[in-house]
Amino acid sequence: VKAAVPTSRAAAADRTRRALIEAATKRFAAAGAVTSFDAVAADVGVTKGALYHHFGSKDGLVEAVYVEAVNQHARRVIAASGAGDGAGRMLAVIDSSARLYTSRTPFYRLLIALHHDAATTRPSLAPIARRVQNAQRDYMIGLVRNGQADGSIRADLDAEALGLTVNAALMGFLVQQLEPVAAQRHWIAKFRNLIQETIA
Amino acid sequence: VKAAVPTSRAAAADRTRRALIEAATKRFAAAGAVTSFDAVAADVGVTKGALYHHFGSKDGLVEAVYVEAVNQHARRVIAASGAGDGAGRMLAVIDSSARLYTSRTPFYRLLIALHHDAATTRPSLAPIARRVQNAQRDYMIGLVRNGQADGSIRADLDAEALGLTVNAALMGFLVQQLEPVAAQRHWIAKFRNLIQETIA
Amino acid sequence: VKAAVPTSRAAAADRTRRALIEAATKRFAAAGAVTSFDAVAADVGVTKGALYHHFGSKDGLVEAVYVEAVNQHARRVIAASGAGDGAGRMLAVIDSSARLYTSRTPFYRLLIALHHDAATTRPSLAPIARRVQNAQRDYMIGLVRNGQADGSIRADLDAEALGLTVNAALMGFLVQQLEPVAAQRHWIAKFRNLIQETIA
Amino acid sequence: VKAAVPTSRAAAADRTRRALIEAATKRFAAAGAVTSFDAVAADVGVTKGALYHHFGSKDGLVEAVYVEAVNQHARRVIAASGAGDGAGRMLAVIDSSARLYTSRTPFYRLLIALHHDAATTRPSLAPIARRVQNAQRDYMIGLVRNGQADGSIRADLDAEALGLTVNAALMGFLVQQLEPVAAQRHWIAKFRNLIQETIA
DNA sequence: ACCTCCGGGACTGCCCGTTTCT
DNA sequence: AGAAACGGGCAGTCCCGGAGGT
Repeated sequence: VKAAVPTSRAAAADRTRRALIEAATKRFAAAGAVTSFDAVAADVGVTKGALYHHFGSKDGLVEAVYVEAVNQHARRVIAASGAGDGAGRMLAVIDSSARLYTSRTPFYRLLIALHHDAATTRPSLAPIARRVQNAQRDYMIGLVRNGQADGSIRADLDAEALGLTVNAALMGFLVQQLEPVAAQRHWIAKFRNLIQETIA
Repeated sequence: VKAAVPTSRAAAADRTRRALIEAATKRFAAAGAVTSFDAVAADVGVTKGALYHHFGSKDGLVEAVYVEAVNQHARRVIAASGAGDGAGRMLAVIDSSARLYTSRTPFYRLLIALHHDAATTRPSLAPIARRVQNAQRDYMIGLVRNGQADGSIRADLDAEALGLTVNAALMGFLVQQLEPVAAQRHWIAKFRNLIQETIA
Repeated sequence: VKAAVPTSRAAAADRTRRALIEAATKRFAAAGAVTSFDAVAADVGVTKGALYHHFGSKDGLVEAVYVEAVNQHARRVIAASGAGDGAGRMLAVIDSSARLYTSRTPFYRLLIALHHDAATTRPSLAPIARRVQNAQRDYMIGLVRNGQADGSIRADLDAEALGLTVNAALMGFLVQQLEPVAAQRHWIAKFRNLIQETIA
Repeated sequence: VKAAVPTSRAAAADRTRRALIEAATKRFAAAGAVTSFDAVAADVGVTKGALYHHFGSKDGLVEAVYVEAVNQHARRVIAASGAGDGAGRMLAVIDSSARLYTSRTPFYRLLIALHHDAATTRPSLAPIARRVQNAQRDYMIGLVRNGQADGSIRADLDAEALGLTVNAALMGFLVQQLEPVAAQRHWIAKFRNLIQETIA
């Protein structure tokens, strides 16, 4: 009964906050976290006051951006590997990574930048970076174990070794963003085939 | 015949130049290329004028640092994989990478930073970054081909696929610098075993 | 008749107002009127809006703080010099000033800051500052006149000259807050003796 | 023989530095040390870079300004009280202070601001403030001692007490800058007479 | 009526990469 | 190669308003 107007003002603030993160994400992806505070605000059409109000400091904004980015990436990976046997799900992760990385959406530079920033200029990001690294690795190893349980992956392989190798290789391909899309795609396809043969 | 005293004049300048690159390398490795010009100069005991004199601009210094860094890394890799059959040389690369990456020498952050900077704030680095990526990949593929030629690597494997996979995985491990040294070392060892079994 | 419960409504607001002045007094005494608006509000546990609601602007708050401070100081001085002959009351003012100034209560910095601010950044304070200066001087001169009337102060002294000299010297000691307490106390004691001999 | 041209390079820098201090002195005297960095630079016709180059930080500039101000004031006082017997020199200090304080040159607000800032927002000034306080007091006490030695000041007075009282009273008059010039001058004249009678 | 939330502008100090003169 | 100065930019912070809860 009292549901029509909840749009009030708290929701507007949330829209602002969301828009700021989105704008900052684009800027960061394109130019790294050296992007200026006001540029982000200007993109959304507000002033620095809003940014400062919502995130407290530049570090706060950077953190929010990275947290949102890794969450979004995690959702995509999980969605892409939701169904099928273990082998199929692992290959699906590789395939979707190939598509996403080669889409040249600047978004994916963020995933590298996070680790780099955490190690150099913004130590406060270290916990976030470590958490996402561990989550990705464990997820991949889990897929291998599932595959061995359902028989789609050879049982004599070392699950941990295979999982972290696939994970590391994907990160390596992610770093090699400067090559033409075709080349990058070609490599990941080759990699995929090698893995497919290895686990069969 | 061309030996006497002329060493003084221009050689002092060369020592300064070398010292500047070294100091800049340390700074960049620790904090990324956002390091200030004067900080580098102060480390060496000269003023900004000297930097400007030798490198023309900040970009010039950054380029010089990265070129020197990739050359140095290349020399190390080649030295570590100089002798033996193809399989042995490839495994030697993996082993030496494990040692170097886990030495926590900040130097190795440079190798990641190069690709990141080239893709974002310093497009002038792109040719350098691309060149080193290609060189590393080709070197690894070459080792695989050698191994297949001398019989130390199974001939039915796709040489290109194996080479670029190993190369990508190593880059992926390089990115994961935030984990404890022991963990990182453990992973690379697992990876090494997996490769060793695969190529046998 | 006017007692029951209405205490709640408006009295809470008055408590807030009082608490804000008190908090602002502490902050101003410690760091001058450059103290931030929110810091004061945060000390009390409210937000800037409350300050704006009660005082209209920063100037309003500053004025309220200074008015309260000078009133409080006046009450103390009058209380300390309430009884006795003229000479005794004047010496009592000196003694109580010695105690208060050397208590290192930051409160007493406010009395200097008022004159400084009034002369520089906040002209609106000038009437307040002038009023308190005149009141202090006149009070001291009045004490001398009383002393001459009751025979405790030599009648041949120029009452105005003596009063304003004592007053000025006390302000001078107030300014010299940086010295160790012992030194400051020693000086005022010497000053007191000199006055005592002079008026006898 | 080689002395004609040294005006060129380094002297221009010194002129700039001097001009910056002068401009800052005016601004500080008028509005306290909250004056903006660029405003000072703009007054001289240079940019903030020059200020930063010469003083390193705002604190550096503030310090330089105060040091220069107290030195200048000391020179004036010493010059005004250079000749005559002890009593004459002390009265000359009072007279010259009367002239200077009532000249309404904003310069003299600096002398109060120094002590205030040192006690609140700029602790780094404390040593300077303490030093100048001690120097003034000791100078005045020294004049009294000289006067007693040459017979121009009654020998039975406590030299220390008289010196620090006169010194404190002068500071007190300095604080009371808000009153009309005529009143301030009248007070100091009364004070001067009282002292003159006391020491005779 | 009292107060909170959200945001607006406007500065300020600091710093940085560069150029010019010597 | 150093000393001096330039000019642009950035993060942080501050004092205020106005819309809206309670």
